[in-house]
Amino acid sequence: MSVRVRFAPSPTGALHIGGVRTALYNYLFARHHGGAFILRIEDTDQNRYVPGAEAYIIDSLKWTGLIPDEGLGFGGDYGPYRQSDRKDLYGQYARELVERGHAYYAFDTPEALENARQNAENFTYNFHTRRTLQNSLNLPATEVQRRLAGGEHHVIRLKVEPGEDILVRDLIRGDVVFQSSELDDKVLLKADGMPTYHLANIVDDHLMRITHVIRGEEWLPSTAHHVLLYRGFGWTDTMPQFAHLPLILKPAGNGKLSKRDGAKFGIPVFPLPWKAENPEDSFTGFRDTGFLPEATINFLALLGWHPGDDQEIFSMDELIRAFSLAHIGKSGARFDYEKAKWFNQRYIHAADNAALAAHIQPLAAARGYRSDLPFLTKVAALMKERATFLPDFVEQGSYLFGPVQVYDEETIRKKWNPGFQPALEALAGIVSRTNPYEAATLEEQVKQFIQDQGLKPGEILPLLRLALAGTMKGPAVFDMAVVLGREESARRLAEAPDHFNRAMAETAG
RNA sequence: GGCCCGUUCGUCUAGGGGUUAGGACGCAUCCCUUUCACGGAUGAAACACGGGUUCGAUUCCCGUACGGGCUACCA
Repeated sequence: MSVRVRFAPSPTGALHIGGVRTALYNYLFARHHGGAFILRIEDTDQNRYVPGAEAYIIDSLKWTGLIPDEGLGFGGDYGPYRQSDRKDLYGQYARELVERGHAYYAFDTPEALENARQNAENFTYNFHTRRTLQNSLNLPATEVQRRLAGGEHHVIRLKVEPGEDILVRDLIRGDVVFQSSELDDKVLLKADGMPTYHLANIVDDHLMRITHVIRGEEWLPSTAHHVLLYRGFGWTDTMPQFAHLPLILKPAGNGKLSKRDGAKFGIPVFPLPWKAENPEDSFTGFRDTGFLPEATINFLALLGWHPGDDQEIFSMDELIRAFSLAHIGKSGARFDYEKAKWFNQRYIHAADNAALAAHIQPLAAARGYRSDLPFLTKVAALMKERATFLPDFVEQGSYLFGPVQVYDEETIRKKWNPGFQPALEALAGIVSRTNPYEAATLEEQVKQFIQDQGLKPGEILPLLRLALAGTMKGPAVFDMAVVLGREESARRLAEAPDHFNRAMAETAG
């Protein structure tokens, strides 16, 4: 039987990075085994539905390259892949379970249950308490029929028999045993006719022929109920295998990573930006922060999984080849943003200059900067060794796109002296004259000049850099001068003394 | 509270009855470089605790502590 796995997010808002990792592991598992990766939208809670969330999920998968073989927006033979579009199906199955004696109708109102919770500490709807509640197990059959026919408020609950051990075989955690007496009679079909997660999940996994359920650890406790459902339906022979992933924890403090942690720690916890009417509900993502999708994937892959050796940089193909559920850890993994940055830096360094230029183009254009690819390719080559994020190219390299905005005052104070004015003017002359206009020849000429004048490199080179860039941080000066171009470089050198003098005057005053 | 899962450097992790407990991020120092980075080298840094089992436990078992998840007509 060929492997079929699904990623089944709920469209309740932006998909956070933990969800992306779950999708990634499902994707890698499917690809590794030559199976299918399916996207299913679990929108059974009408109250929590958020418009735009579905599109966000799909866009996120596309950005990260986790393209489903089947699913909402991707076609496939097992649709529809949105649970609200399958609503009628679940009612039938729920009623079938009632007929089979594994579920029952319950007429208790939310208020009545709320009341029961108030009166009894730790109230649960189970084999014990259900005897005193309003359900088809207690009410006379005629009464049940009457209420049903009258369209009275009701749900369908799973009938959990007490006194059984329920074994969950987990591919990551091993065997986990639950006592059925501890389990509650979960609602399967809600009063609005929609299924709960538990029912919809089992029905769809069965109908979609899912072979492996790879999901977050938060689902482990309810897996016992799911096993009971497979039994109730008589589907145990095709029950998927389970693998519960360790959670991603907050960068600091306690608890699992949550949506709010992005703002709290000043880091992205979403793949893409999410804009909501309320600014507090809007988030930045990895993409707009300037992460490359490949770096994001690589980072996420290693958050909870390891290859078994010391390799850390993985292409998607390499991940697919190396991936195995056996190498997924059991304990929660703390979100390490420093490591994420390191991955991005590595990927930017290794990236092709033309490819980087394409990434930089929209950023340059947005600032009104020159944004032709040949030029941006040169900028990429010049700057990529010190970029961590994509916007670094236009932010740290702003002087490559236009006039120097700010000259570093401290360097002016330390290095500038009006006596160097003739030297800078001479440098402008060298820049205008040097042929060919290349870094190596330029360097040779400038150093020759410094030597001929009896100056020290440490006196002149910093001024050269400052004149061209305004800052002491940056790429090799002569390479920079070449990218700036002969005319622009000469102009900056010629005008620099004025800027320096003015800055000196201002600090003095 | 109950149920379930987990616990190796600050972080991600390898390892597994006898190891100098390995790698990576971050940090520190040095080298390279008259910038900032990259790169290279070096260093500090861990088996939660207590009992067993064993010749020997970080590794196996049991407790404790701590952390996490679940406990909805949410997923």
